[in-house]
Amino acid sequence: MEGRELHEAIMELARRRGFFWPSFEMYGGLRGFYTYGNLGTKLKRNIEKAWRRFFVDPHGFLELDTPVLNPLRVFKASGHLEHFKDVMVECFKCHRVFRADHLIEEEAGLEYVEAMGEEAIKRLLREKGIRCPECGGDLGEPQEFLTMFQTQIGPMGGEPGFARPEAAQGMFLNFKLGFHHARERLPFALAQIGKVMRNEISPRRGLLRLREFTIMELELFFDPQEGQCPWFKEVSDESVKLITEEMEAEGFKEPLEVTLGEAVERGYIKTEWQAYFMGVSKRFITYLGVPPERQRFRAHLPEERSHYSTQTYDHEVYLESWGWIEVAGHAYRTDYDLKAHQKASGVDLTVRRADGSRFLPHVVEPSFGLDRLVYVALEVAYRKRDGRTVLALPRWIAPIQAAVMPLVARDGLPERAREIWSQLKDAGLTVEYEEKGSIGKRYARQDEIGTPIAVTVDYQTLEDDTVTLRDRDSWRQVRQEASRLPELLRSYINGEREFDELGRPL
RNA sequence: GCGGCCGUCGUCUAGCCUGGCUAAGACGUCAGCCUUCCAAGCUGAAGAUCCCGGGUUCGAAUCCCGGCGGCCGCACCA
Repeated sequence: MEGRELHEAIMELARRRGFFWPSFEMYGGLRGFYTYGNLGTKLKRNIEKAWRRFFVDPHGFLELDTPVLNPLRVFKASGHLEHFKDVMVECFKCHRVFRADHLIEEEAGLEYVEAMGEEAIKRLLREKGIRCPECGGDLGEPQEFLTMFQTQIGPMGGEPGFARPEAAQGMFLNFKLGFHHARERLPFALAQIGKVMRNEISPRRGLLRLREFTIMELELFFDPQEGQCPWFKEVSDESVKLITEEMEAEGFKEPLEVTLGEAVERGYIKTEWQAYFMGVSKRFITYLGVPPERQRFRAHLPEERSHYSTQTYDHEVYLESWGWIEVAGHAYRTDYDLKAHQKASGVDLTVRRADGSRFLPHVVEPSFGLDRLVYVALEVAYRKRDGRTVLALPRWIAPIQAAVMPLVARDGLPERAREIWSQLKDAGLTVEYEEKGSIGKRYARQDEIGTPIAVTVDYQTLEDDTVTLRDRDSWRQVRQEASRLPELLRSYINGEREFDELGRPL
């Protein structure tokens, strides 16, 4: 299965089995919002856990949870108010809508018009006498379109508030205290998993483009004079597929294959820190089930980059359904944000060096779209076998870790199976009990939601208290004593053991 | 926002062109029976404002208009 068909099959499965579905359906629906069901919530949580395991915990970084709603002052200072806004013009005649800055660039041969600001755009539009490029018609008054959601904080039209379009500002606003909590030593990082909102013009493709979504972001603060990353040697031999800014500019489609060490040496990646996180990023995405050959890093051209970034690499994954899609952005934000907030607030955010000099730390940011990762994990795991669907999710992210079932629902088998179910739950595993229908049907149901292990209680169990364990991917079975399951299954789910090590083959 | 396609139980579909019994089937769900390892079978049940609103008509899932929503393309995606 490929292309759109695959996407539809996954969306259907997601809805039918309770991973996710469009929100507000009972009121007619609204594009760009999705609701996660039981399995989706668990999958999402497991991906979050994996992210912490790769990005936060090994380095002792600090986590934050900051407000979604921010006052105007924050986004004025951060530059978002200026840059998350596009000036649009509509043609009177054919009613096509264009971005004014792009129109000026094309028609007047200018560059980086967006950066000139709103007034200049409006003026240029008049001065250059620009008309509709499609039909030659007159253009209407330029309209601003702000991609941030706006509201009022407090009663009676209090203070304008905006929903954050990224979690990063929370880390910058709390840099000072965060730095203190990190014992005032660089480098350190603040990380956050949280909801963000963007009023996208045209949300599409299910979870891939939402108006409200969850982002997993990390801001690494370091002294630009000491740009070395202490962990870099762990990934410097890791090879990555790179489309550098130069290659992008010249239209090369085939990525360069280099090690991260070489990429830094040759200047493709500006800092060791960024290269380090790209290496971790590759390992993290691989851990979610995406093979390395389906991953690449693509540099943004200057006009594609956000206002705060001096170098950005998108981490992209190849999907059968949609081609290359972005799952993470790796941005070198320099001291842009701290400088902006220091200037606007008057609060000194500089840090002292051993020699007494003061400076603003530089920032490298890996930023993941969690919802996209949920979809990617599902699509990459989607298999067909003998006409059945198997979700071959890596077992460490599977929403249900094991299913316990009696071979048949009688003769005391359900009772024993329920006991085992309880023991596994008590051991901290996410386990389902199922006795409905035939055993084959139950295996098929569990395959479809990606449950890696099925535990079956049969007549032999009543004699010697052993059960069969069945592997989702190979459908092979082994036999093991019920009392050893909590320990064995836990290590299996963690990846410390392989299926063959779980018992005697049958 | 423009253009093309589309919208029927939880899911997938039939019915629509050519208006007419109580909107049909399969899967799934529930109850019961059966069942000793890969979506078996039997009996019964529940489940649909046919996306919404308006119009035409004796009569609309079906025809017409408007809206909402979805998918794709264009544009946009920091």
